[in-house]
Amino acid sequence: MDELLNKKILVVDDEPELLRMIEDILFSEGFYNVCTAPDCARALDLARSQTMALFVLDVNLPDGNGFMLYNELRKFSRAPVIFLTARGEADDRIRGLALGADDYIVKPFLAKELVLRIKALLRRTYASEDTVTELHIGNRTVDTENASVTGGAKTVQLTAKELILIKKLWENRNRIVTNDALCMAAWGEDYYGHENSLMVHIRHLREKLEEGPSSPRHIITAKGLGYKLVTDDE
Amino acid sequence: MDELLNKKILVVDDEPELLRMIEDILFSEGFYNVCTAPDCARALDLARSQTMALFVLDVNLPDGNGFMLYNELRKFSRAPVIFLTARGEADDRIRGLALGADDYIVKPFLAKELVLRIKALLRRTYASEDTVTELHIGNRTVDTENASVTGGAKTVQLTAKELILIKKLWENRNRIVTNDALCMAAWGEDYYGHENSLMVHIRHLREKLEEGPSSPRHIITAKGLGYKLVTDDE
DNA sequence: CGAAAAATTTAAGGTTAAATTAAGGGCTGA
DNA sequence: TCAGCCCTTAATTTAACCTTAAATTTTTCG
Repeated sequence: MDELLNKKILVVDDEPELLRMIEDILFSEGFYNVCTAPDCARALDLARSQTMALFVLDVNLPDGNGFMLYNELRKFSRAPVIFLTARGEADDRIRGLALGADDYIVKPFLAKELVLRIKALLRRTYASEDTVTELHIGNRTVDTENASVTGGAKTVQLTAKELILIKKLWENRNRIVTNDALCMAAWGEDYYGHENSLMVHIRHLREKLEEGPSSPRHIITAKGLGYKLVTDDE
Repeated sequence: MDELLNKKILVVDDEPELLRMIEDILFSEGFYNVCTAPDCARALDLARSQTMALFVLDVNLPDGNGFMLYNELRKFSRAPVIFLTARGEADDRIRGLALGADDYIVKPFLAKELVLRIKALLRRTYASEDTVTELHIGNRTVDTENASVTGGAKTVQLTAKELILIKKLWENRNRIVTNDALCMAAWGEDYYGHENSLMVHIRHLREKLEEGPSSPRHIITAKGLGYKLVTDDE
């Protein structure tokens, strides 16, 4: 639930007042990462520069329409879309959405209603992500339920700390995770003095996950920044 | 939320009482980095010497007007502006703002109202700034979450210092960033002696971002001033 | 045009963050 | 109580990154 609030939402509408209203409502609901754009061009710019989790698109836009924008967005993003449409405007393209991963809402709508739809759609789209128990990393598989690693010569067990760290890395796979964030995950707020310990655990993880622990291909260090988990699936 | 309070705000007005009042209110709201100036000249001085996050400009000023000042500020800052305007004074230039990134408020106004506008504008402007992950520069793309540059023959990694610098340049893209500002970003207040080092890092960035590092098309030097990042998007 | 200033460029050296290894202490379960 | 495992600590080594410096080129300005 909490996770959902941190998702990035992009709202595209040509009416500034509506835009601001939606933004304020979402903010008051706890969505702090809301971006807005008044037209297709700026929407695409924003969406390309940061990964959005959900789009809210007005069907009518000054430099095109919601469907054109939708098609452009789909070229690089799978995030679900909620269309804002005027009454009577609902054509087949819109009705077709009911079956898919997207949704629509007819203007004028109650603020509460939009929030509900957004929450529902986010949950539907991202709920299953949290419950993943098998982490595939290269040719190894980590089972988070019983803390085992298979795929190597022998199946090995992960310790408690190692499990926490690999989970944290997995949540942010293909992104650099700062040492601070890793320490925080393992020891809580007050982790001063455990930085060295972290390195040892990383070493152990490498011994259990990598072919060559000293020339890692999956747990990559970014000196001065942190570590990055590269999963290798394409 | 908290970070917004630490942003630097510059308030420009020729009435000392109003200036004091605004400063007090903002202080009591938790904005501890508020600067004030009574005229355009001093406003420009202040704004040039430290990076402001938001400007509050009276339309009427002794040595010019808010719009002239606005145009001058825009030469080196992309921070949003709130204009203070007298009733009936609201002309088209002001109304045009409703669509853009800026805002205005009609005098006399309630203190609470100004604070709300400031908070909303800061949120709108910086909520998305911090979360930008992909910087598109020419045909290369910098992913700030993994410190990588794609688009060249091979994907290359950026180092910690290089990442800080390219981010700082990006924040001020298409504007000159002074050497001082870049040094400040990379080494903090006390950067004396690192100017040469800065140049070497710039060189490395050029090697990673430019087709021809010795004839740069994106990281342009402004001799005697600093560097400018030209992004090439139209 | 010529000198001075500023910026570029290269490579080597130093510094510091991370890797590595091993040992000790504490908790847990038999 | 004791054995075994896990976590931490610490000392040493390694290597990536940052800085420095010196030579060279470019720009500015008298």
